[in-house]
Amino acid sequence: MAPSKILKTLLQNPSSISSKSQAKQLHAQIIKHKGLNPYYLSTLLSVYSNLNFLPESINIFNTLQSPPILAWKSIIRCYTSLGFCIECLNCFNQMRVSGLYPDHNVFPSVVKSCTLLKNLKLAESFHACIIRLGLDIDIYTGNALMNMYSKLESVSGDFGGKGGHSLHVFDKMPQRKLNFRGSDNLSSTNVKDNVVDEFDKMVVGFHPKFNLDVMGGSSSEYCPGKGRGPSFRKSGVQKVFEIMPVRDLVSWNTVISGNAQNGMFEDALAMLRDMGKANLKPDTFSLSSVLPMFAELVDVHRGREIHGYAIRNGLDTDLHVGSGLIDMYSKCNQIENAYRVFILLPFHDSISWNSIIAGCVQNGHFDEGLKLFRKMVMAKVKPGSVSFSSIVPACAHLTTLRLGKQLHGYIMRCGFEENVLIASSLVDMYAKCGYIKLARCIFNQIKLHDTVSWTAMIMSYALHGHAHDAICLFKQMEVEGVKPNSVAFIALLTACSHAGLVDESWNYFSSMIHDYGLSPQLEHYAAVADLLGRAGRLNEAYDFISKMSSSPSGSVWSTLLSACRVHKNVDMAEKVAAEVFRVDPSNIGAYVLLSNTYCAAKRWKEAANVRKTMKNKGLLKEAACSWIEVKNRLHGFVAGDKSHPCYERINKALDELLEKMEREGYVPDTSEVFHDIDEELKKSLLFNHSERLAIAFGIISTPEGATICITKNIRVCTDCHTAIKFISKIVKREIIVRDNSRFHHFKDGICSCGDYW
DNA sequence: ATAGGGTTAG
Repeated sequence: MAPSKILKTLLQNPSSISSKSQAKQLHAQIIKHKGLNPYYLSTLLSVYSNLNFLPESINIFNTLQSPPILAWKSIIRCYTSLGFCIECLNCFNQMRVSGLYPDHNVFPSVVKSCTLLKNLKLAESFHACIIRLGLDIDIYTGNALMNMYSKLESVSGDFGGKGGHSLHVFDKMPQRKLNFRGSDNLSSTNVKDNVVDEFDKMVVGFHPKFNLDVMGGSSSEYCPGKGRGPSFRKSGVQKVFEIMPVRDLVSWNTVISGNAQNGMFEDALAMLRDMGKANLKPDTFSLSSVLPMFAELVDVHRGREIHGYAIRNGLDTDLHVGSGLIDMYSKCNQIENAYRVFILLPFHDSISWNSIIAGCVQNGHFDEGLKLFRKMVMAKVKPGSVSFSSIVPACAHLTTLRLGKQLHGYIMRCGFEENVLIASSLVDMYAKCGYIKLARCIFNQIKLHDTVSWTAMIMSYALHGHAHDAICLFKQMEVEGVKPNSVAFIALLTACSHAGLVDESWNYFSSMIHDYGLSPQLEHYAAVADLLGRAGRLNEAYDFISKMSSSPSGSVWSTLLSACRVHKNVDMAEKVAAEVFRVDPSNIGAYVLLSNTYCAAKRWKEAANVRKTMKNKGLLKEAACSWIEVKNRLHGFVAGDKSHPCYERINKALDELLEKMEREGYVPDTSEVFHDIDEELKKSLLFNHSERLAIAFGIISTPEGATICITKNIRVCTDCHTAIKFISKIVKREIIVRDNSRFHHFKDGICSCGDYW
């Protein structure tokens, strides 16, 4: 074929060009054979812009003396699809300046730019313009408009009324003088003003398509006041949908997704069902729009129905549907099914990786989450901000500072430090690993705090017993106008509880209900009951729990049971234990607490009976263990554990410590050792507690600095609490222990939480 | 022109 013929064929079918090099060849051929012919060049421009090659597109555009409409449309589309919204709108203005009228190809891009800019008012003005031009019957434009309303109307919370009526806005548009010159560096407000100006020109009615018939019938529905009953309250989405003469799959999907994202779940489902009536079949878009609803509703039953439909129609291997399914199963606590979906996907993109990683972490499979995170990195899928905010909590739960720090470094290298979600998870991670000061540093670097980041920091202080700091921070949050949610109150009440601030706790509890209209959850009751219990006000605590609006769970009663043990009140303990077993007959912790309370009162027989009941029921307490990180290695211990390679040295160190401690006045408190055995043996049992082994190892293997020991399934006992105070004084260093409820900072013989309680 | 993943919780 002759070059000119090839050129002709290509130009007649521009979409056949799919690569940059092909486009460049075409470019060369055009210049060679056609020179700077604007018709051929704008066709080439449309090729470049469809491939999203912006610099090339702009280059050609700048060579055109008076660009034809095709050139304008192409460049406007390209700007929008690359996210250059202001540039898109400026370009629209300049096109109007040049005297050209927008057609149905231009508005989808322009409307999308408004959507990305979250500028509802501007978009409404465009809608008005679209109606005036009679372009609201165009399916692409209509779909873009519906998408815009579904994303923006819910943000302003304005359905119908003043925001949702394009003609209302349109009629009120100010009459301004035209001013389009120098519009290259417009801020978004200027763009808006100029576009509004632009419409004024159109309203005047020069356009050949300006037609009163189009204005009649269909658009009268938009007029406020003239609205007939319910139509007045319709959302912009619904109104556009009803007016569109032809609706395709995209139109339906847009409305379904809009409904789903705006919490109108039943409407979304009704539309999914009604698609058949319009001879349309749900596709991957429809399914991935509805799956998040079942995740939120924790409705695995209906979620599975969607999965079944996907499988029958071969849509289950689609990445969007797959990620939706993974998330749905994860949120329904079916991580195994989520994982099955994940491995059946033909390949994985960053979102499907993130879905399964977040799923693991949210279901408590922290190691698995970390493993998958590594696999994702090995698979050369770059972790994004979502990956990090999903995986950092795994380090927080595992209290593995080493991994947490590695991730923090990775986060900094990726430039995600500014992300509030990630920063909040880092605050939490450092605090849970014992580094409250580092947590505060991260918190201070956050530019704009939200409820979650405030709460993470408040909870950090609460965890470390710094009640004053926690309360100050809470007040500061209120001053800065960030509204506390119920989690923030859990953090605040926890802080009060750890500092014994009974009255403050009461005040905040009632303030939460009366000033903030939040209804108390089990956790709020638990925090207040815990405080009353620790303060020895056991009867008040009992009444408080009994009068709860929702029925108390086993864990709420358990906090009180634990207080009974501390205050050695057997009668109350029996009463409370009965309540626990009524709602939760296999609550292992409650059996142990009850037995320990009997021991403390030296009622060995009853204690043994409780142990026997546990044994008969097949309930086994998980072994308590402690671990300590030394030179980036974890060392774990269980009570009396001799397997550690340094056991001999540890034991020797403990013996030496005990000697010095007794010289300083330490008297072992053996009341919580449940066996009815020899006192000497009790002492040695006490001294083999896992946290002491860990602490001793930390002391002998590092020359200085804080020794941080983390425990699991332990609440540091009365004797340990006393013992560690002595140890901290003798070795002259800070010792930090985290048990099941909080951090204890020991220094110079003093614990930050005060005496044991 | 339409779709999927994230932070704080005794």
